[in-house]
Amino acid sequence: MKRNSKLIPSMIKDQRLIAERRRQIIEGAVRLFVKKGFHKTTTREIARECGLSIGTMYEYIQSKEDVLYLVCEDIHSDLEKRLLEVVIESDSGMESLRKGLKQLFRVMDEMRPLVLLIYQETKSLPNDKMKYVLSKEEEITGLFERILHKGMQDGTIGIDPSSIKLMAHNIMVMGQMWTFRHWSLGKHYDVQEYTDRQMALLLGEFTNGGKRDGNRSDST
Amino acid sequence: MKRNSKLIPSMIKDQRLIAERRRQIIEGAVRLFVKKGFHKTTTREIARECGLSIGTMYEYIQSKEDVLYLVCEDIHSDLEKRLLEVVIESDSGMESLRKGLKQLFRVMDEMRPLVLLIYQETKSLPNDKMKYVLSKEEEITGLFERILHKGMQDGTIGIDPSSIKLMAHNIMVMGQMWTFRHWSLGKHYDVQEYTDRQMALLLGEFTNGGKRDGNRSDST
Amino acid sequence: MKRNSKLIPSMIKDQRLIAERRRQIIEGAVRLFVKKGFHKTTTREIARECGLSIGTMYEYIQSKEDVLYLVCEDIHSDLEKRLLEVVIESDSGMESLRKGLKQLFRVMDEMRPLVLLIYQETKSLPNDKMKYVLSKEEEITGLFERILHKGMQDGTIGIDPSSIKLMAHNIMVMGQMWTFRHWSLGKHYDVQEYTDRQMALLLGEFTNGGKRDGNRSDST
Amino acid sequence: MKRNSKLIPSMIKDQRLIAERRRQIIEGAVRLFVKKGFHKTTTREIARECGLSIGTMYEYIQSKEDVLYLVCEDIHSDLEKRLLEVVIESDSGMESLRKGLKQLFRVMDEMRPLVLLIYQETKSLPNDKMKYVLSKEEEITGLFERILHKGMQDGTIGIDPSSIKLMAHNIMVMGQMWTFRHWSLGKHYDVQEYTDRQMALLLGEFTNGGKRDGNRSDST
DNA sequence: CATGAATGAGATTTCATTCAT
DNA sequence: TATGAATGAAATCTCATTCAT
Repeated sequence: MKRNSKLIPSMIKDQRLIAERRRQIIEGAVRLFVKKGFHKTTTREIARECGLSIGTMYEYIQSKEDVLYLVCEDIHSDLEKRLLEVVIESDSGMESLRKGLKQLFRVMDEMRPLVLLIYQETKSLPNDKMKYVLSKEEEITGLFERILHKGMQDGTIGIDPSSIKLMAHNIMVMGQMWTFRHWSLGKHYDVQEYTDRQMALLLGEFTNGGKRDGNRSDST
Repeated sequence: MKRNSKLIPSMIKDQRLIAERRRQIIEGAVRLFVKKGFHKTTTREIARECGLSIGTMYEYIQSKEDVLYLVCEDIHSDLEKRLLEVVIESDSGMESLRKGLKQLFRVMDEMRPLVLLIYQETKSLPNDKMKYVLSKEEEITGLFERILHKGMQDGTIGIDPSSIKLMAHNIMVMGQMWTFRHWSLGKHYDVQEYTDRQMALLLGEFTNGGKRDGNRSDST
Repeated sequence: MKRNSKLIPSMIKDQRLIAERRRQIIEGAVRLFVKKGFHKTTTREIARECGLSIGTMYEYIQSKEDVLYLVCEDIHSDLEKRLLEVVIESDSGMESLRKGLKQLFRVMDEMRPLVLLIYQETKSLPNDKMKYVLSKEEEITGLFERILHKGMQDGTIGIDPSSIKLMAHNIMVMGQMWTFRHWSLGKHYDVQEYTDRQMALLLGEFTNGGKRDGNRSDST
Repeated sequence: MKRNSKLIPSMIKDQRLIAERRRQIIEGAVRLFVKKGFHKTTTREIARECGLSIGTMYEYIQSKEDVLYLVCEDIHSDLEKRLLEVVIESDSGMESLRKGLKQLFRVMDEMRPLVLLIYQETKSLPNDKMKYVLSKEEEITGLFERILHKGMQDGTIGIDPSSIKLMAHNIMVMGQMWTFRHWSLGKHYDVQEYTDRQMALLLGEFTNGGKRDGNRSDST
């Protein structure tokens, strides 16, 4: 789980200390990144905010971009952990989906500024780090893929197998859009309404069919 | 239409010249922003790319952020124009929606890098400019709101009035996600498939009801 | 001759200005490098010393190492120019050698701190630049090779062809050692004595033979 | 012999330990200095290379420059020791010179990177340490002075007493130039050739006279 | 109107050295 | 004695913006 200790080298030997200090760094940096964005935050500000000297901070990272990576990685991990919490093996596909969606919207709301952050700043990562973060994103999407697949197999969710990937993405995006469109959505809906409506839309789709051909659009 | 000539002051009197030079600036800047992002592009590079001296460029803008604003504004305008093209007064709501969606996905695909750009860099605008750009975004969303509303009234689209705003957002986001999730979606679907499936999903919703209460989720 | 304008790119277009400012930079930097050495001189000090702002200075160079390169290149050019001054086509080999040596020792003495500088700091250049400077050094050595060769052919200098290269190096080193061993030599000899004695040594060698085998050492 | 234990204070009492640890330090540092130069080597790297912690290393030195001093001092000592090995009291001056020169060129070749190192980095020493190192250098030069003097007295070497100092320097420099001009000399001569030719040059001078006036150059 | 040289505040990063454990 | 985490001064370099020509 703490594979990142390998991905970002440190001058420090004590692994426990690395974890502790990096936590400080993440927490300080998140506050600033949320407030001012990655580019407008200076390394000195980060150091001050997390209570380390600039020199000490650089013992635990190699570059400012590393801080962004740590932050993104941490938020993604948290997200994933909280989604996994509600998925129970013994549930049917539909039950899992229902719980997963509810949790998704709840988490997205609770972590709104954080999710918005990774949403906006992932692109500022250096290429290799960005790939890793995107793969994490895909992994979380994969969670919903598996739920949909289970539902398809146990007959509780009506969906064409070739649509599973897309629907998983749709679900994730519906979760995220609460963060990145909140400037507008927030004026008209609260979380509860937003959750109810989006769940109705998605679950409706899955109970009405999903394999129906009659409605297929001719978008030629 | 060229309201921006007011928003961004220029040292130059000749309005025609302003329009011409700003077009140059936009075109040069877009190429660079798409390739390297806003922050990693320098004003010098922009000037070189658009064939102006740095001094001349600054006669037509006031800051680097102005360039970003011009670019965002231009892309949004283009987007809006192309969407408006297919909306005909005499069409029914459903017909408009169908055409609008098709066009939305087509345009999003054709302008993929550009839409991705505004998507990622709007947040780098200074507050007042960002508000203006977001209002433009809302305006475009409003287009779909009007279509849905028309369909609701002429009975061709089944939707609860309180869901119109949300569904319009959903539509816009489904369009945009083709750009910002293309790194993953592009591996599994081409535009055609993507368009077909997303239209089926949306149109299905609108033909099946939208006012249905039985399916309402209890996300308490 | 000003090929270096290509080797070190500048942000400035006006070639005359580049030459002028780089001269300022060279002159300021030389003073500081001679006094404190390359590593202990900061870029800000160089800028101040040559009367430019740090920003302006960096318009004419790309890195601190570029300054060192400019300095080395300039000193070498000067050295070469002053040696070439005294070499006249119509002179015999021996006459050229005599004049060349006298000039070599005079120049080495006059440029003592500068020659010491390139002597000590060339190794701090990045690899490609260092190669260029060393090739310049070889070029100057080549001047003495040509003189020796001419003397060999016109019979005024007795030397084995296979020794020409080595003797040219010996000559150059005897010139340079006046700079890098001056801390000791200077306590016992003045330039005049130094010149006389070293010339006697070298010219003696060339008049006594150079092809002699009887004295060959058996260093096995 | 271990006079340096006085020049460089240590926190440690046990003299044997000091000697042992400093040997480690010297050996590690030499490898790095030869490869990367003094300035580009960090104290941390030195500590790692010699198997000490940075803290421990600093118990045996006071500054990074101390390490350079230890290294220079060690190389000079080695050099001197190996030259002294071949000088036998009972030999004539000329015999000593011959053996001394042969050994000089052999040692310079074998210790080439090390000699080059002291050659290039001595100037980076703080003033007092540099003086000490230079005095060591002068001491070694003195060895050849003594040999020349002996030869002059026993009639085996023809040399003017006022030239002895200079010739000793010439000898040393001819030895060193094999290291600092090897980038060029090495392309044309191997050690054997180099040794033979330089010895012929020097010994020729000493057998032909050295007191001759006829060849004296008029470098006025 | 056009040009591009000049500016300097400010950003990131390094690294010799110390000192509590 | 040994360790290695902590420190922060200082170094290099960038780049948006201005303004004299």
